[in-house]
Amino acid sequence: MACKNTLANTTSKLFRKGENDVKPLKFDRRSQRTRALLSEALVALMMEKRYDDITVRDLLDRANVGRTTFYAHFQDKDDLLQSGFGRIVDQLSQGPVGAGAPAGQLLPSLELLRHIQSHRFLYLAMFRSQAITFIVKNIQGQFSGWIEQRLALLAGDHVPTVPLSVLANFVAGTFLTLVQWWMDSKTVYSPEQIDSMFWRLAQPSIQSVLEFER
Amino acid sequence: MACKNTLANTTSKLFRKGENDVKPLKFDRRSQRTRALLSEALVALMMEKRYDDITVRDLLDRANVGRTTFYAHFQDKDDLLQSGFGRIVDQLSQGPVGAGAPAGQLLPSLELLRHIQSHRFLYLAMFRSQAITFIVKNIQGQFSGWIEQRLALLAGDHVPTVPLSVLANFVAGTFLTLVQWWMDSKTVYSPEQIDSMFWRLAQPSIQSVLEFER
DNA sequence: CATCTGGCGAACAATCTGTTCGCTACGGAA
DNA sequence: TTCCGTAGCGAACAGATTGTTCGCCAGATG
Repeated sequence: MACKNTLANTTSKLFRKGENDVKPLKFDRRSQRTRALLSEALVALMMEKRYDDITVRDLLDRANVGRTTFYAHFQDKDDLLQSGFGRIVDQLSQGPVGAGAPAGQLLPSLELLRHIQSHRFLYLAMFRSQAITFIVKNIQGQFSGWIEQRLALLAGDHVPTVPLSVLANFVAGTFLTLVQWWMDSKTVYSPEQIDSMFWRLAQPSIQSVLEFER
Repeated sequence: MACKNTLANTTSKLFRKGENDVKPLKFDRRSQRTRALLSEALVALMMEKRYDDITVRDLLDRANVGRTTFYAHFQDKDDLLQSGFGRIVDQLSQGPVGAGAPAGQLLPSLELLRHIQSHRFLYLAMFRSQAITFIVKNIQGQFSGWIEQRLALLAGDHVPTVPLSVLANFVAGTFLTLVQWWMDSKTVYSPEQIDSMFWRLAQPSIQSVLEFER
C-alpha cells in the first residue's frame, strides 16, 4: 500500500528501515527458523525465475510456511528481499570497506572479493535475477564515492584528463562488471585471481588519466 | 500465461518475435497512433516508477486507450516493452555496429553514442527504470562478442595477462557504465566528449593487457 | 505441567490480468 | 460523399494475487 508509491525514488525502501512494525517478532527459535527458511526460499527461487515473477505463494510453498506467518514477519516480498540483501549491503559499507581499506588502496578489492565468495549464493542470486538493479546501483554509488575521495588525494592539484567522478565510476563499474563475470563464469577463479585481473584492468587507466609516469 | 514460465531463461521473450499473433493489426493510421501512444506512455511511466510497479491500467490511463485495444496490439506489458526496446536493440546489432565498424576499431563507440543521443529519452528510461537488466545484459553480451573477436585479431599469438573474454567484457562494461553515467549526468556532454573519455579509460588497459609498447 | 506465543489454514475484500461481447466511430476506397 | 470494414471502446467476466482477519493448534519456556 504505502510502498507502492516508490515514484522514481526506488531506493526509498532502503531508508524505511525503522523497525516500528506493529507486530515484530522476537528472537524465538521458531522465528529464526521461519526467517531463515523464507530467505533461503527466496534466494533459491531467484535462481530459477525473475524476482517479479516470484509469487508469495511460491515462497510459502518452497519454505513450507503459512501465509499468515509470512506477513507476521515481513510486510512485503520486497521487505524479505531487503532483510536479506540489505544486511549484505550494510555489511559492505560498515564492514570490510568502510573500515578495512588500508588508506593506500583505492578499493579493498581482495577483502570484498573474499566476502563475496563466502556469500556466493546470495550474490549469485543477486546478479542472476535482475530487477535488483537498485541494489547494485546503490553499491556502485557507494564504491564510486569512496574511490573518488581517494582519487582526489592521489590526483592532488593535477588536472585529470577526465572528470574524477567519471574515473571513480569507471573503477567501480569495472569492479562490479568483473564480479558479475565471475559469478557467471563456469570455471572457478579464486578471489586472488579476480583481484589480480581487476587491478591489471583498472590500474593502467588510472595512471594514464592521472598522468603519472608519462 | 505462457510467458510466465520464464524460468531462468529471462531472455526467452527476445526470441519469440514471431508475428504469428492471431489478431495482428494492420498499418492503419489508428493502429499506429495507438501503438505510439502506448509506447510513449510506457516510457513516460518508466521515468516515474519501476517497470514492475506499472500496471496496465496506468498505461491505459496515460495513453487514453481502451483495455481491449491494448490487448489487441500487445500480448502483454512485456510485449509492449519488447516492441519498443527490442527494436532499438535490433537497430544496434544490425545498424551502426554490425556494419559500420571500421574494422580497425574495437567498437564504433562514436556512432553508438550518437545513436543513443538521438534516442535519449528511450535510453534514459531504459537505464533509469531498472528491471530491464536483461536488455542491458543482452547488449553487453553482444558488445563483448564483437570486441572479443577483434581483440583476438589484435592479440595475435600474444598471451594476454587476463583472459580475452574478461578484457572484452571489461571494454563493453566500461562503455555501458559510461553511458549510464552520461544518462544520469546533470551537465550535458556531447557524444564526442563521451567517446573521448571512453577511449582514454579503456585504451591504456587494453594496451597494457596485450603488452603493446611495454 | 501450565501458559504464552508463534505457526497454521480458511476465508475475506481488493486489486490486477487477460478475455469476451456488443456497440460506436473513424479510415480508406468507390 | 457515401459506405463498408475495422479499430477502438466500456462493461463485465473468471482467475490469480495480495494482504488481512479469525479462531485453533502446537511447540517453547518457566
